[in-house]
Amino acid sequence: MGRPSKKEERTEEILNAFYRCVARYGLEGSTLEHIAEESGLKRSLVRHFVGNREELVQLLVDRVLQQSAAQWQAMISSLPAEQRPEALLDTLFCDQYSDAEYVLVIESLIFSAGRDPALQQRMQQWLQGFTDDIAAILQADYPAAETATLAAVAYGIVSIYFNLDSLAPLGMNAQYRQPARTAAGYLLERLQQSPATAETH
Amino acid sequence: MGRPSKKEERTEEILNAFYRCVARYGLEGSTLEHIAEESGLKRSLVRHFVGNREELVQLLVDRVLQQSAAQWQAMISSLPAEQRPEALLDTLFCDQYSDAEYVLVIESLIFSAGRDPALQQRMQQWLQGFTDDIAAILQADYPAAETATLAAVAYGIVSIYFNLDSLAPLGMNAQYRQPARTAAGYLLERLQQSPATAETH
DNA sequence: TCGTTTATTGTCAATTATGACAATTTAAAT
DNA sequence: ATTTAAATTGTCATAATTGACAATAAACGA
Repeated sequence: MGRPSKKEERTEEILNAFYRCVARYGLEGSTLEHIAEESGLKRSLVRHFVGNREELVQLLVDRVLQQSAAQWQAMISSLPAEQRPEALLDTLFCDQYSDAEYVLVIESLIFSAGRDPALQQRMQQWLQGFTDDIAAILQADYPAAETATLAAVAYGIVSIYFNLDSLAPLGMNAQYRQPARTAAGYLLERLQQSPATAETH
Repeated sequence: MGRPSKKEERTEEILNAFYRCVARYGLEGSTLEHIAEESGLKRSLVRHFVGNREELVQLLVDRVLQQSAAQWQAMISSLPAEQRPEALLDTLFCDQYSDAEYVLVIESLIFSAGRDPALQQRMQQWLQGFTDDIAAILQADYPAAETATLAAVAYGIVSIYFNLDSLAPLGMNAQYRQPARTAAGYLLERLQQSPATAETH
């Protein structure tokens, strides 16, 4: 009955094009014209398959956050049973675990979140997940550490990692990966001190 | 000779309006219409006094970076003679040293720098200045520390500080100021270890 | 072949942002 | 009062973006 629908495959192409456009032009700067050109489709077709701009953004955000969470969980799962905190840092700060396009897209989403309450809340939860997961990994290996200490170290690691990304627009990632890894390692060392030895600051 | 020029005063008003617009709409999103409305002037007047959009952006960036550097230098200078690293952290992570509007403007500039090579280079230098200054302050108090260690700690402190800002669009600054300060303190503690005691990682 | 469903193309109107410039008004000096 | 330089207002043309929809072409089943 009737011509077969290409909705799913076209939607896939459109979202992939949108993704690349966001990395290049930012979320706001990615016009339907850009997306159409990038996907090789007419603008009318983009509208036909995914609807208006709002729905398009919704779809992309869903996709990016879901894929990001999946990758993160996969990475967590692939960590060895021993020395998990160290392995985590090695993975986070290795060259391979860094996709320039992905970083730019995330940055665009965070930036736009400042003017979009709904997106803001989603990104908050997304980010909080990382901190929580890292804190959990730390606690497993350093059960004696105080909660505040664990939270601070986890936050510090996330900060150092995300800062490397958040400055991606400045193109300074590569040169700072090494000091970033070292600094994160220093935070980890702090957990090896017994709670009694905690600083008197 | 003719009517007295209001160029300086008007330019001031326009740049202040532009600044507020950037905090609210981002750099790209701040149209001449927005700026005109925010400043209470006609759009034609904005063009009349500061020229086209490109020149306007140029002026704003100059202004923001120059003011930022001046504030930073003033802060550095006001640090006590003793315990400068600790005093630095206390200042960086205290509530008062955080201007939401300023943070958003800087974020906008960094974001836009990804699509503007000239701006990118300026922001790179601007950022590098912070790391260098902090490293110098650390070295003065920890002359025995190795260069790589100093660089890593300085980078870590800058990361934690900037990350607090870079996530400003997510509105999570306040709740993370405390762990940020604690994590930065941990990095500082690392410098108190003698070079010989360095970790075996 | 015919009818149905969908893809695909094309076009029009409304909005917004920008650049350019003419026309007018205002405030000072002479 | 006249001249002069600048502010101020207003208008027009152009480009970009988007929404809406008509019209055509293609693929499938009966």
